[in-house]
Amino acid sequence: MGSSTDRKRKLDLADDAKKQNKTLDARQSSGINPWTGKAYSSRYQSILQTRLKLPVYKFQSELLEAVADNQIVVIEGETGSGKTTQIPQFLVEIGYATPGKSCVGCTQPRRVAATSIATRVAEEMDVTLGKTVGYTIRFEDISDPNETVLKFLTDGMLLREAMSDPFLSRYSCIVLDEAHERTLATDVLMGLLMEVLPKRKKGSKHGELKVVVMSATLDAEKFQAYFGGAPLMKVPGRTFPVEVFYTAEPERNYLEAATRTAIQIHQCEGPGDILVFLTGEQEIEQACEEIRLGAQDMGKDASELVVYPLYSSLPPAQQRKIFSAAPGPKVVGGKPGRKVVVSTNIAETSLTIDGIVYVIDPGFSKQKVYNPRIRVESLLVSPISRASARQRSGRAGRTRPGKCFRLYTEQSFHNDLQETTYPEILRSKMSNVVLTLKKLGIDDLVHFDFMDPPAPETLMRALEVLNYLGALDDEGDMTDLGRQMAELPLDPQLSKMLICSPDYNCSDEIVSIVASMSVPQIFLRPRENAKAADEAKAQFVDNTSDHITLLNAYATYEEIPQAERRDWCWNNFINDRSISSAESVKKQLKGIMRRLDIPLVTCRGANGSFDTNAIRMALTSAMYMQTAYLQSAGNYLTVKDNQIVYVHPGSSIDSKPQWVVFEEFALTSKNYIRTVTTTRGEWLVEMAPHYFDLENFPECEAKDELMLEYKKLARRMTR
DNA sequence: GAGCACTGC
Repeated sequence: MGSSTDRKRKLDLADDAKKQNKTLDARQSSGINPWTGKAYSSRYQSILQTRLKLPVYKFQSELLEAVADNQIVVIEGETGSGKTTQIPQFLVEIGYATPGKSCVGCTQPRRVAATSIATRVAEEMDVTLGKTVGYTIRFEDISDPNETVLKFLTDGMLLREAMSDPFLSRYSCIVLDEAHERTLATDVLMGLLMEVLPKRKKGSKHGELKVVVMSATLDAEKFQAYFGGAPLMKVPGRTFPVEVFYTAEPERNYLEAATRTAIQIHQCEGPGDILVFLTGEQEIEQACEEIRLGAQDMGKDASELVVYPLYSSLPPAQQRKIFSAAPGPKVVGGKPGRKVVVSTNIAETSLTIDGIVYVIDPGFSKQKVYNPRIRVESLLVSPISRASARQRSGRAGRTRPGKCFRLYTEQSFHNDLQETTYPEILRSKMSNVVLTLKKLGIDDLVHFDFMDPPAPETLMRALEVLNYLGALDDEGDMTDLGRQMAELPLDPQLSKMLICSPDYNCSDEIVSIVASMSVPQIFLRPRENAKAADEAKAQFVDNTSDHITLLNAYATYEEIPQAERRDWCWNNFINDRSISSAESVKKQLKGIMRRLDIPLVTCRGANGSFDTNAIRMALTSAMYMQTAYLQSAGNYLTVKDNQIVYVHPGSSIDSKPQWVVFEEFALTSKNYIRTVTTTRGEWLVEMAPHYFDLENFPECEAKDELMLEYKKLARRMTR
């Protein structure tokens, strides 16, 4: 086959695309909805008029031709272009999907986006949600394998589907939306697509797979290069101009500068709401307080200023307040009031607040960092990237022209900030990603085509951990245990813990613990009610284990009648959103356990109490890689990495046990270990004799104890 | 004796 033939075929396809495009218009004007066979509703016609005005419509034929000609197309679409709702529809309307056979999938990084976009698109297409158009997110599959032609799903969900369908055979076309966010799942999916696309060419077993990668920022060119020079199309957006101001000198205290700027805007600028970006809950509450005080100082004549905090752990009712309208003038004909929202990064991507005209950007956010040497992920306040700064300022121009005040110098913006934020894959542990890739059949991790390859040390660490856990054998091949672990939507350590828990007769308890650990903090401790919160928690405390403390709270919750749960949570300082999502997670995990034949057994005695030794053994069996031992100075030292750590003051553990295993490492004022369980030298030696080598152990009481245990173990084994 | 940005399966 000569290349001229190929080119001819491509041109034919492009012609087809054009022809079909015309029939599409004809079909729409015929007034019959091809998906339902019914006449279009008047609502459809009126929405269509709005849709046709979206900037992306001008690019419809160009886009469809590019997709017809290429397996991968990259689209750089600004906010307000309509790309997310319209492009998947274009693909479906031109015939890329056939009910019951193939569909177009569109990924989103967040669940709310997947569900709300699906709802909107179903409305635009005048079809029933869950039939022609559907969505799939964890815990919820609103799609129909026989009818759905357009499915919105979270990127993590598509990755999970790939585990049982490595060629993504049910899709004829995949749209990766918000690719610039570079979530862990998006990055893994892109690498996977690089492997799958050559096997899904035209005429292949599962038919041709088309991919459309959509990015909102300048790094679309990076995507283009990564995908072997795929065509890049730019779709303009529809937003209002935002004037950007910098400070003349660097600000020493960004918190103080931010509150001062907010007050100044209220005093001097025209009407419009203010959005302030800060890094965390504590900072935000403090800033809110100071802005309120500042507004009071302005006297009675000033117009009203209402201040709302916004961060994810805020109860939903309080989160919703940010959408309430700004207060009106105090007197008839007076100056209107103003709303200030002080927010974490949540307002940068996840939540959009209309009516924001002023943005205050101090230039920082909390970011996850991973240190492979000590195998610890932690949060660090760090400077944001230029891309992030642009995204933040864009929040001021959604409804009319706005202003953005950057609390750093223009020179700093250009010289000190990175162009883009490091993708998550460079800031995370890789153990779960590696397990997923192995499950997907990718054995050669070194040559796997990551857009940004993680550090070799990070991958080595992941392989090492998976080998210790028994998920990979010494050759790096997946074991049966590893295959089971990959089925569970958990960190490998937690998967291993769950799978092995029947050996300790406590899988019912471990599944509750694991579920409670995979949701946000269950115990609340508001600063103004700290004492009452501690007292409430005390009724659940097991002073040998934070994990068991969590279990006690969860198990009590399960027994509270549905109708009383909300009050019970409130009275006991329990985060009800968290604990009820723990219940959903537990339900999902139990379903998978059933499928994998992992028996559900309880260690609960007739009197209702748990066999806490059994639970602590099960915890130790999977967490021994995070062990610390007591030193005479009163601190703990981690095994292998020799990090000096302290048990977090919020821990249930009240004495100083010789040996502990811990869940996380928080680098704050000190190196704290959080969620800690007391363990025993004899368990460690028995469960992980390969891990605790005495050769490299510093002289300490703990070593003497280990020596003794080794001798006992040796005696048992020779007997 | 102190503090957990945000997602996702």
